[in-house]
Amino acid sequence: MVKPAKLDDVAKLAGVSKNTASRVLNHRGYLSQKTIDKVHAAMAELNYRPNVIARQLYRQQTGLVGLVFPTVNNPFFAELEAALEKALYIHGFRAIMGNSENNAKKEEQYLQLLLDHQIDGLIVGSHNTNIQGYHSTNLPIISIERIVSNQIPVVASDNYQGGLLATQRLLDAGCQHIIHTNYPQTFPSPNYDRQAAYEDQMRKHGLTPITYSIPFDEPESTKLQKIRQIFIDHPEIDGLFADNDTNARLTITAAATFGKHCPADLKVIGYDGAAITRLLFPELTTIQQPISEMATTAVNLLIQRLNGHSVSSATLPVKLISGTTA
Amino acid sequence: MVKPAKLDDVAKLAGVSKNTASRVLNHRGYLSQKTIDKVHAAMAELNYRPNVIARQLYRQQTGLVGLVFPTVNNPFFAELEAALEKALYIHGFRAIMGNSENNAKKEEQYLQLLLDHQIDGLIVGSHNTNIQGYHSTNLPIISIERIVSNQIPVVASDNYQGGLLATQRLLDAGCQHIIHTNYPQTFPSPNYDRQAAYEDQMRKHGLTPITYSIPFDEPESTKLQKIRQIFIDHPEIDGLFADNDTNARLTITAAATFGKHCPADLKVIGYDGAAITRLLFPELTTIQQPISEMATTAVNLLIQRLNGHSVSSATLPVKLISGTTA
DNA sequence: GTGAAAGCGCTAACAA
DNA sequence: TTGTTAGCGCTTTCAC
Repeated sequence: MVKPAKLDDVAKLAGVSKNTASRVLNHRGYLSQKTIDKVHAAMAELNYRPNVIARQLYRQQTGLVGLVFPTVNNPFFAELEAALEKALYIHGFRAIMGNSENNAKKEEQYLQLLLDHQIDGLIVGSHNTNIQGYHSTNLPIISIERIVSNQIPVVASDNYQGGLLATQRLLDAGCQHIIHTNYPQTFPSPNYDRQAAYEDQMRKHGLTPITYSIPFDEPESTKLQKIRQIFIDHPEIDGLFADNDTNARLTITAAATFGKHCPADLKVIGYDGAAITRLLFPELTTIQQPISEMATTAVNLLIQRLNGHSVSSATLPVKLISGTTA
Repeated sequence: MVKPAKLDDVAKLAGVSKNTASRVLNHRGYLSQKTIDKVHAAMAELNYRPNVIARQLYRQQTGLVGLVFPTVNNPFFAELEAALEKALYIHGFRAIMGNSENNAKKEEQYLQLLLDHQIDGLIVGSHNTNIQGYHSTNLPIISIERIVSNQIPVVASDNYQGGLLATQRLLDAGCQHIIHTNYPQTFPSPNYDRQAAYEDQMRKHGLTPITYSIPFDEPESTKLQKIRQIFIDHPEIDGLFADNDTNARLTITAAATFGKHCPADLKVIGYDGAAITRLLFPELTTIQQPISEMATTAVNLLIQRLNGHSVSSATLPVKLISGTTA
């Protein structure tokens, strides 16, 4: 177990001062070619790598960005976090994971931990509300599909347009009894625009909108049970607009247990359109969010904030993906 | 933009020395209750939070563990990384993402970056070979379903048993022309035991094993094309054992374009059995890896290594999940 | 062009 | 029981 070489070792081996070695390392100030070569040779010989922690302490920045999302184990968030990580990498930042599991306490703890780690910025998309930490810090934060406070810019897809496209698709297919699922509206979220569009569109056609609450963080079995309840309460249902693709999938499964088959008896449209979902369940008609654009936009906004610019929220367009379920 | 309080500020406000404040912070040494209270009061008033970077510099440890995997945007790796992150969190470690995208150069760069960040340990599951960095460091490393070097402990599921179960299932279903997909065997990997079991089992039944190479990191369209070639080369095919669930899915899609329908004309069995996959494609018969146990095992081994113990590799049991595709 | 010295925020010998 | 001091590895101002 050899201790890694430090700058002092390099300097000694090269026969210069620590300062000179540092300047070579950082291409700063006047240096003779001879000195540069000597130092480089010493670095190579000792296999020198700068200690980032020491540098961070001095510079007061870490090159670390925290990613606070419910979980990475979900097609939408996995694709999003992968894209965020990639975009951050390109800009020289590393991503620290913060899976809040939609637990407010865990999210608050996580936030503190990440702040303690002196992260340079934060990208959040967790669904909790009233997390104090976000307000008491002045760290650059960008949120994705979530309203944290009116100080924090939001990157969202065009949820209203998505809700409109989805509802219209079901109406065009001849559905008369369309039901919507969404999570409980206990806090403001861009997501609710999907529901607003659904309701507007239904009323415009003289139909009554009905929305069932399916909390995001429940086990699948509970979700399935709640979805089954829809069929018990409304046997006349002939269309369902789910607020995400997994709920759309569960709906199709639930429907089958009532002898209703998709798309013959029931049309179903989902939301998100992650690549994995489309691969595993290509039949699903869904509204696709521009996941990787959302990621690059969020990272770009964060970088601008880090550079001291003020930035505003961004809305990106969605697309309807035609499968056979609606 | 107020600068956060440092220990010195706390000490001054409490009217003690920096050292005393540090001792209160770390519950170290003898302290009078009065001093403790004074310091705590000052900390509370200043909203003091220790600077982890400074601490890291002194302690020479960061509480950071690097996760080097091909991508988090894949059901198996997403579930694995989420479980790893959770287990690490419980032990007080934070996870830094390193999505290598199965690019050896990127993996090597990532490794260096993570090492520069003075991570305490590394959990790797990327599929590249000959990454120098793993050999030249003496950082504790645990690998998952991958052989890095014989110094590095491997956590794997029982791949041979999985291959056996899968092949036997197809044989039991009456298949006579079973083909296997796997990625090219250009480097040693526990994964190949799946293939070995398939070949052994086929030969035992007097059948000829045939394996097609489907590299892991190609775009879906290329994979689909390669899988279609199987049907062109072997129209007699009546069973396929895929080395992962997405290839199983692609096989079913490809088969349909040849007028072969699963399971009537062709039985298909996959591998991995991630929760997301099962949710989105519940019909798939597959071999399920014990993903979360693999994660906790890997983390436990890493912690033991960090505590200076030597650890050995671990193999965990797999399970056949019955769907309707085989 | 290069070196000496101070300091980033924290911890831990050692002394008092 | 508490304070003084040095040092973790690096960067940078200032002097030469």
